[in-house]
Parts: sequence; structure tokens; C-alpha cells
Amino acid sequence: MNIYDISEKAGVSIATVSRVLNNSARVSQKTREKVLSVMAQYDYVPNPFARGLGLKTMRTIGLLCPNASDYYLAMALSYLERMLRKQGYDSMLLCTGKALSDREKGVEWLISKHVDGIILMGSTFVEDNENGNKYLRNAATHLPLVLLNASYANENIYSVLCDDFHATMNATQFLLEKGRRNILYLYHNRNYSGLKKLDGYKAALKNMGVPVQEKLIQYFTEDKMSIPDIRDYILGLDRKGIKFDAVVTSEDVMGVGVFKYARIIGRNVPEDLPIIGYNNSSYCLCCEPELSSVDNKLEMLCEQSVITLLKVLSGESVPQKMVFMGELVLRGST
Amino acid sequence: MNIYDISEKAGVSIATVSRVLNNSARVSQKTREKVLSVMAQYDYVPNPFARGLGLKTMRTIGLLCPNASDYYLAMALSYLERMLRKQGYDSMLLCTGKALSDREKGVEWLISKHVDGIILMGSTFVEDNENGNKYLRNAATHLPLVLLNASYANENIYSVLCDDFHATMNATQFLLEKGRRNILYLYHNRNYSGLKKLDGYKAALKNMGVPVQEKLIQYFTEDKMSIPDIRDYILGLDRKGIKFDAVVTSEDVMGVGVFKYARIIGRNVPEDLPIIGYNNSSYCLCCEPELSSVDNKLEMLCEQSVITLLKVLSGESVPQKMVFMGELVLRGST
DNA sequence: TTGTACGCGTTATCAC
DNA sequence: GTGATAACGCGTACAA
Repeated sequence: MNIYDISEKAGVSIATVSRVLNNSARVSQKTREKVLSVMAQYDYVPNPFARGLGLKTMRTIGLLCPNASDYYLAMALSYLERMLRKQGYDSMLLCTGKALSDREKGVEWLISKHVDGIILMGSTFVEDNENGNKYLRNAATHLPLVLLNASYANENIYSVLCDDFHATMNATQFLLEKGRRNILYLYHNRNYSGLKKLDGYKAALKNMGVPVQEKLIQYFTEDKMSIPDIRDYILGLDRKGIKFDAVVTSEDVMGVGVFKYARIIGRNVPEDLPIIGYNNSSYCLCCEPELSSVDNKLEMLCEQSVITLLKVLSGESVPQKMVFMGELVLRGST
Repeated sequence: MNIYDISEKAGVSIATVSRVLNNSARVSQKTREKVLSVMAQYDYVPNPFARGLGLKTMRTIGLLCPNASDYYLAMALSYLERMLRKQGYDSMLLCTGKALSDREKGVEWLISKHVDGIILMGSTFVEDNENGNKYLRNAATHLPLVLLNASYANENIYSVLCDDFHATMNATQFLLEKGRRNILYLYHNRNYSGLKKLDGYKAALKNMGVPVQEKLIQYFTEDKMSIPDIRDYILGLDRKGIKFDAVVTSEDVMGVGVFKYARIIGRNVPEDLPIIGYNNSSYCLCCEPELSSVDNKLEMLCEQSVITLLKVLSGESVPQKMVFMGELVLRGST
């Protein structure tokens, strides 16, 4: 069933059918009803490829995700897809790895598919050197980009993010105010967001006049984080004689690893070792006691990402950068 | 840049460009190189819409997911997308809810988008009454369907699943052999997979001559499972005077809820209360002690789903149903 | 081995 | 209000 068949059955031209379809232009009520009834009768649905060919769009947004099995990103995926589809947009999912070359390929792939825009999920996509971001600038010449939880200032690139700096600063400060002076900061990413969090940690110390100890800033390099690996890593620090009386991590799952360490070594949480994670994911509720964490308002970030992108596509002007405040959620671990 | 531009620059016809593009037919080495160099020079990429129009396919698979934020499904999504793209297929993600009407709409939506096939993730999509599966039979007349972890016998519908019956039976039997006689079975879904698991639980009891106690079979009805909700639910059972000395759950997250209950009530895991979950997800490693669980070979299921679907699309014949064995992974909770 | 011409299903632009 | 017709960019018989 195509538009010609319908036009024939309805006794009109394809132009009229098209008008009814896009309920544009003025079509007489009578003709419209006639056409609609024929379309209904034959379950007619316009061919999306042909439509795409003419309109140069299939109303599809590319979702670039470093890893859909990451709890936080999976949540984001879920929100984004729902919100996009509510606006009549399809979601083309593409899981790149973290490697720069894979991310570049991912972006190119989506561009070649003529998606209308791309949402890049997580701060993985922004490098801390200009050269590594060339692919973003180049992509932005083809279509609008939205960075979810990252920031990069460029024409046609929009950033929607949580203020990781202040959120981590507040978390650290909370522990300082409890009298902790040797706070271990454990992180996993040196991307934009990762560095902001680290800065927040340092800023809190500075504000309170506590010297920064480099050995208390630990970068967990393993690409894939597993709870046992993190546990062992911290056990290793302990064996090296590094002393700490509180922990802030850049992700909840690392906080869970700290719990494991504490249990093995016999330190009580929170009395001996308060812990604060990041993301407020369901990992927090698994622990005993439950893990305090920073809620970075994921649902709102997703919503604004979608709204921003669709506005850009419809030619409206939108802020180039939107920043939300994180919120420290206190539970049993502090 | 379209195929005409390229053909002109290369001094050949579009047909030749097309041949080079689809490296089919025999094109002289010289011509091929000439065309390729021009394409490279202008960064030419064929328009996917025009291609789709002619070929009646955009090499896109629909991924129907009841909820991408579910840990297990998020993992599956990640595997599926990667494997599909490796074969040159795009993934169109669609998160339906669990409601039948939403699932129906989701399937229809994907059909209207002319995806080449659909992978339905999780057993949510098969109802236990024939009438509720009409939409599957109807969809199968348009395109091939693969049920990931569900089963439904029908032309053009393929099932790839784990043997939940035997897996749950084995888990239950393991506890029976440890001398437990009042094993609580906690489940969340009455779909195909959910009922199979339940049957497995009952079969294990029967095999050992232990009577089934209906009050020990608890159906957690809340649509959204949260750990605190599950904990409270079990506390409620306890208050009602229901006695149990072991627990098998249909999903890991419920197992975590049981941990929370045990801690509050002061029962030790595993001495007083061994627990076995299902899915072998990362929830298992968060608990203390770690949660024993059934590994249902998700990665293999995903791989086979993709292989099956692509074979069907290329006209090869494949088994209508593939069943894998689950594996009981024992950890500290038993 | 290469080129011509048409079909694919829709939207947009005219003319009537 | 409505209809004819030209794009849109590619694949592919068929012809050369």
C-alpha cells in the first residue's frame, strides 16, 4: 500500500493524500474524511524511507553511550529514549567504548546515518586536550550535539550538566566538618567531569586550611571497575601504609569497594571510616549501612538534554550551557 | 555530494560508482581506484534514506526493552547493540513499559519504521493467555521476531532462552540438600519465565518429598522493585508469623532486600538464612557476604539472538528455539 | 567492463 | 481545493 494506491481508492490525487497525511494546507472536510477512511481501511502507513528521502530527516536522534551496562548510563538511556519518543523521535543507540578512536567512529557513523542530532552521554566524550576534541567540533558542523554531563564550548554544541565541582566540594567539606583530616579521594576518570570533581575535593581542603596530600588522591586506572578489584586496590594502599580516615569516591560502585575493604580490615563504617559515593544509584541501597552519595539529578539532566536538542532542531535559541546543582544525600555511611 | 557528483568527478557513470560502493560486480582495478580516490577526496557517504528506499531496508534492528534501567536488561542492551553493529546493523531502541498496550504500540511502531527484525528483551513480552499474544503473531507476519529469554512457538518467531525451570530447581535443591525445609520463594513476574522458575522451585520440593507450602510462595506485586520495599515486604511476612529457613528469589535485587531484612531481624546469612538470587548481576558482589545466584548466560543468549535473527534475515534456516543451561554460582550467602 | 533509464514513495511547487 | 509533475539519491535490469 503506497500513496498511489490510496489516492486511487479515494478517487483523488496523491497530492491530496499527502496533504491529508501532513494535515497541512486546506483540504475540504469531505475529501479529508474520504481519504482518512480509505487509509484506515487499508492500514496505510507512509513509508519512512521515502519520507526521509524527501525531508532529509527520519526524526531520529543518536544516543552515544560509552557503556550501556553502566548503571548510571542505563538509567539515562531509559529516560532519554522515553522523552524522545514522546516527542515523536526515534533513538538510534550506539555503544562506543571509551577509546577515543571508537568514539570518533561512533560519531561519524551516526553522522553518516543522517540522524538529526546526537546526545553524547557522560563526560567520557570530552578530552582534556583540544586536539582530542577535534571530532566534536567537526561533528558540530554537521548536526547539533548535546553533551549530557560534560561541557565543551563550541558553536552547535550544547552542554547540560551537574556542577560536579561544588557537589564534590560539599561532600568533602561535610567530612572535614566531622573532623576528618585524611580524606582519601578515589576516582576513575580524568575526563572533564572527573577533573572537576577532583578540583572540588581539593577546594574543600583548601577552604578549611587542610593541606592536600597527593598520596590520598588515588586514580583507579583499570578500565573496567569491578568491586573486588577496587577492594584489592584499597587493601594495597593500606598495605603501603597510606592512612586515611574517610573516603570520597567519584562513583558509587567504588564506594561499595571501600565497604568491602573496610570489612576485611575490620574498620567500621561510618565510625572508623565514613564513605561518600557519587550518582546516588541503587548501589547505595545495597550496602550496609547504606551509602551516602551525591544525587546529580540525572532525570532532570536528561529532560533538559532532550528539550534543548529539539529546540535547536526547530530553530529556537537555547542556552549553550545549563548547570544544575548536585545534592548530598546522607545515609548510614556517614 | 551524491552519487552523480562522484560519477562526474571520476568520469564514470553512477552505475559504476554504485558497483564500487557495493563492491559487487567486476569493475576494472583502475576504474575502482579512480572512483575510490574521488570518494575519499570528497568524504562521500551514500545517503542512507535513498538506499533504504531502494533496498527496502536500512539494516536496522528494533530492540524492544521493557525498562533499560533494569540492570539485567541494560547489560543485554549493551551486548546486543555491540554485536549488531559489528554485523553492520543499527539498533533502534524502544523502551516500552510492562503494560500490554504499550508493548503492542511499541511493536507496531517498530513495524511502521520498517526495521528488519525485532529482538524482544525479557520474558515480559509473552503473556500466559493466547489472546494477549495476538500482537506477536500479527507482528511475525511482517518481520522476524526473536524472544530473548522467553518462548513462544509460532512461525517467524524465534526463542533464545535459559532453562529457568531447571536452574531454579537446582538452586532450590541445593538448599534442600543442606537440610532446609521451609524455603521461601520470592518472585516478581508471572510471565513465562517467572512461572517456569516457580515450577522449578516446586519440582525440587516434590523431588525431595517436601510438601509445598503456599504461604512460602510469595508474589511481590509492586511494579517497581526497590530494595527497601522488598525488605519491608519480608518483614511483613515475618510479622505475620510465616517461618522460613532459606530464601530463593527470582531476581538478585530481591535477594538484596532479603539481606536487609535479615540484618534488621538479626538473622545471620548464611547460617540462619541462606539466600540464592537469580541473574548473577553485580548486585551479588555488593552484599556481605556475597550473594549466590544463578548465572543465566546472558552474553551467550544475546549472541545467539543476534546470530539467529541475522541468519533468518539472510534466508538461512535456524532452530525455532534454543535453550541454554543456567549455572548455580555459589558465594558466601549459602 | 561500462552506461542508460527507470523505479522506489514521499513532499513540494507549481498551475488550474 | 485540487491535480500534475519534478525533485530526492540510490540500486539495478538491460543495453551496449
